[in-house]
Amino acid sequence: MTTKTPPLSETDRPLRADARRNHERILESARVVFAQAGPDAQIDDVARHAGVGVGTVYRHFPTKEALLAELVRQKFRLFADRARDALAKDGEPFALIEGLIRRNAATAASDAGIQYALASAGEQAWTQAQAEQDELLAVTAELIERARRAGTIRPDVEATDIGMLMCGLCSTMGARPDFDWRRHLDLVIDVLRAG
Amino acid sequence: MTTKTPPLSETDRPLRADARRNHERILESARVVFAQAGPDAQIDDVARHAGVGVGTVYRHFPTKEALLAELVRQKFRLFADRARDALAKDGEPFALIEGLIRRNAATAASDAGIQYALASAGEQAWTQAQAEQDELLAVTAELIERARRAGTIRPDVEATDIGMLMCGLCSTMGARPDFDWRRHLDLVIDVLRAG
DNA sequence: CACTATAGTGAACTATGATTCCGCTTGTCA
DNA sequence: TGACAAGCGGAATCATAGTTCACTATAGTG
Repeated sequence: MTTKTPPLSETDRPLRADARRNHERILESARVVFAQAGPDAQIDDVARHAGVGVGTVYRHFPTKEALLAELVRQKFRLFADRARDALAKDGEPFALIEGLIRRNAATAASDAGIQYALASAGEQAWTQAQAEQDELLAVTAELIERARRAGTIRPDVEATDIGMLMCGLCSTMGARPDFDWRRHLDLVIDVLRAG
Repeated sequence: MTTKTPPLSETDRPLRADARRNHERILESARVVFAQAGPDAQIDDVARHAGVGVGTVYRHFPTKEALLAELVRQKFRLFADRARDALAKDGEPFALIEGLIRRNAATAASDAGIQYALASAGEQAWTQAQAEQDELLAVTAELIERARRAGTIRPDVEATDIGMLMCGLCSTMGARPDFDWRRHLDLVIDVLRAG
């Protein structure tokens, strides 16, 4: 979760130092608070956790949903970074994909509450991260292509299939903590494997 | 969705005719309204759709969540009924399971909004349907056992695996209508099949 | 037919939590 | 170091629904 947030675009004036610091801090707190409290997390909680006033949160993110959306964007960026790393490495292509997926699932599990919060937030939070999502899909497609040539992945798998399956896995994590997501993950990986 | 609702338990006095009629009508309206509007659906909407006052809805269901929970209970009962039917039929056991799953998925898709509403409602709605869920799991386990003996199902599949996968499928339907749930379903079925 | 227990009605009440706003503080820059 | 734009704080505001309740209507019964 080290991906840098680009400075508040708009007219793109450089943020004051304290503002930049707070921006980061708020995002980090949002991550923690939403992960822990899920949909019940309130902006006030995020503000308190970050040690700033609510007003400050609102200066940086116009709505709660925007804050959530930024969290999603960051996560997609992280996943895309990891996918690019995998693309750079060499090794058995399917194994790379599997490793990637397992790692991402573990990340998602560690803050399942965010997924849960997202579910309540409505789909706009997702669509606001469209670009990052597409980027991830593009990189994933390359990885798939490579595995397909190696013949180690189920030949008809598309990048969106993986997205869909992971989406199912993650929302289940959030909504039903009683389920064993590792088992679910194993099943997902098996369906992707050739043969 | 023809499963009968048992009369309001408590001291179990027989409901007045109009009350019974309204109970049914409210449930039916709730199904329609939640399916359409998802988490945005309000009790007032349900009441209006059913042609009754809000107070009447509250006479029958103490909270919004209780109403949602009853919807879930009904759905599980329906699925369990179907599973029992499948158990009674004879034919290739895995094919029976596949048919069942496909049918249930189609049902779920037809009111994906309910799944979505549920996601926002919190997990209590699920735990309130625990009994019905367990019943479904039990019948499913029998179907699986049969398929396992026939060697046509992936040998290590448990009933909860199917529940988990379907849960993932259904929540994805609700949260991401842009995804192709039929494809998702095909993948799920493939992972269950003996490989 | 009364009579009454049961049920229905919907305006009013509340709780919750997001968002605003304005006076105060603090980086930044000359 | 002073000026001031950028940023901050957090009490107050507002909106949205869920829920209640005092009153009215009506099945069911003798």
